[in-house]
Order: sequence, then C-alpha cells, then structure tokens
Amino acid sequence: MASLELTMSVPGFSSYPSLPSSVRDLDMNQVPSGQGPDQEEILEDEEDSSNGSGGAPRKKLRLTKEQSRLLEESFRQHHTLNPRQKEALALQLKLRPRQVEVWFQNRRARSKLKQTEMECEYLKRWFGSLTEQNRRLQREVEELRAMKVGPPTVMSPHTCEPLPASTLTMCPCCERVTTTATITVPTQTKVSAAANTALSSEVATPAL
DNA sequence: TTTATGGAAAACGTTACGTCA
DNA sequence: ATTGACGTAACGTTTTCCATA
Repeated sequence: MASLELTMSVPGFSSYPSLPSSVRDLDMNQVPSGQGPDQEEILEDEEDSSNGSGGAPRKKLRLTKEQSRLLEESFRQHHTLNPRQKEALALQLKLRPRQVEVWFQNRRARSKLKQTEMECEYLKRWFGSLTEQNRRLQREVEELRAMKVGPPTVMSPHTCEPLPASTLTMCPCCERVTTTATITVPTQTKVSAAANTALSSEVATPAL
C-alpha cells in the first residue's frame, strides 16, 4: 500500500501532532491582560450583597490585589474547588464561598476563551498552509498531464510478454489521482484492482 | 443489568458595574 | 462632564455527572 507522507511546516509553529508546543506551553493561568488600580479596601459589607434575587441592585466589588493573587495561585493548583477548599479559601480571603465559586467559574471561562482563540489562530494558519500545499500539488498534476509521457512497458514474469500499462487518471468526484491496473492472474481470472493513491489528501492530520 | 430520577456542580450566556481613555 | 470600550463580578439557565432506587 503506497502512502505518500507529506510533512508540512506551519508558519510560526514548530511541529504537531496534537497542539504545537507554543500553544501547549502557554500559561493559561496568566490573567488576560489585567491591570487595575490599587484597590485598597473597596471591600465588603458582606451581608447586603448576599441579596438573593430580591430586586436589590447588585453591588459589584473589586477584588484586592492580594485576593486576586491568592485566587490565581489557587487556580494554578486546581481549576475546580471542592466544597472544603472553597470554604477554606473564602475564609482566607474574607469572601463569601459563593464569590470564590463565581470567581473560579469566570476564571475557567477566561482560560477556555483564550485557549479557543489560540486554537482558532492555529487552525487558520494550518488552513492557509494546506491551501498552499493543495495549489502546489494541483500544479504538479497539471504538469504531469502536460508531459504526456508514454507508459512504461512492464514485462510479465510469467509470460514474458508486455503487461498492459497502468493508467493515471483523476477521479472526477474526489479529485484524487487514481492508479488503475488490470492484473492477469495465472488461472485466467481477471481482477481489476484500483489503488487509490490519495496524493492530495494523504497529509497527516494533527490531533487537536 | 438496565433504566429512570433527582441533586450537585460545571458550563454557558448574559447583565451590570467600575475604570479608563 | 460625557461617552464608549473593555474587563470582570454576579446571576440565571442549561448541560453533565453521579448516586440511588
């Protein structure tokens, strides 16, 4: 079985499979951009903001730098919290467990968003590279067609007579180059074999 | 063993607030 | 002082997972 192995280099990415290292190694724990004024104690009148859908306008607090730092640190260790961890962290940060929970939810969402953006970028590049590859191969096919080289004569080892030549055709439906050969078996049973050599699509696809 | 059910947690989508240019 | 963009805390809903009957 003939398979054509093509290697491609995606600009800006060293190699796949799976995700390129530049994508894999990115620290998803980094706060996306993130700055902010020195928040001293804009905190908490605990009780009132525990509202509970009662129609009270929700108060939005800003976390202090220290709180953010601790939350980030905790997030680096595990992206989800069990109730115990949540409680402990809330205690440590002087926040309500619900706030810690919400922060982790949002943080996971930001991580995922960033990851998705990077994957999207990667796929765009990969698509561009494949398109270019496809163009090259099609040009190559055209050139081969234009050459109109006569088929090589292959002698049968059994009869010592010339075998019918294989033909190189383009499959109209999938646009793959197809090699078709008629094989003469000694028992005079004729077998038609079609070897589908997918020139254009035998590109190893990365597992994303 | 398989299926139905219910609760908890996570994911998702959206809103509202604070900040900055 | 106003406005629009942006980041993010908070919330409601949907989906997923798991234990139990």
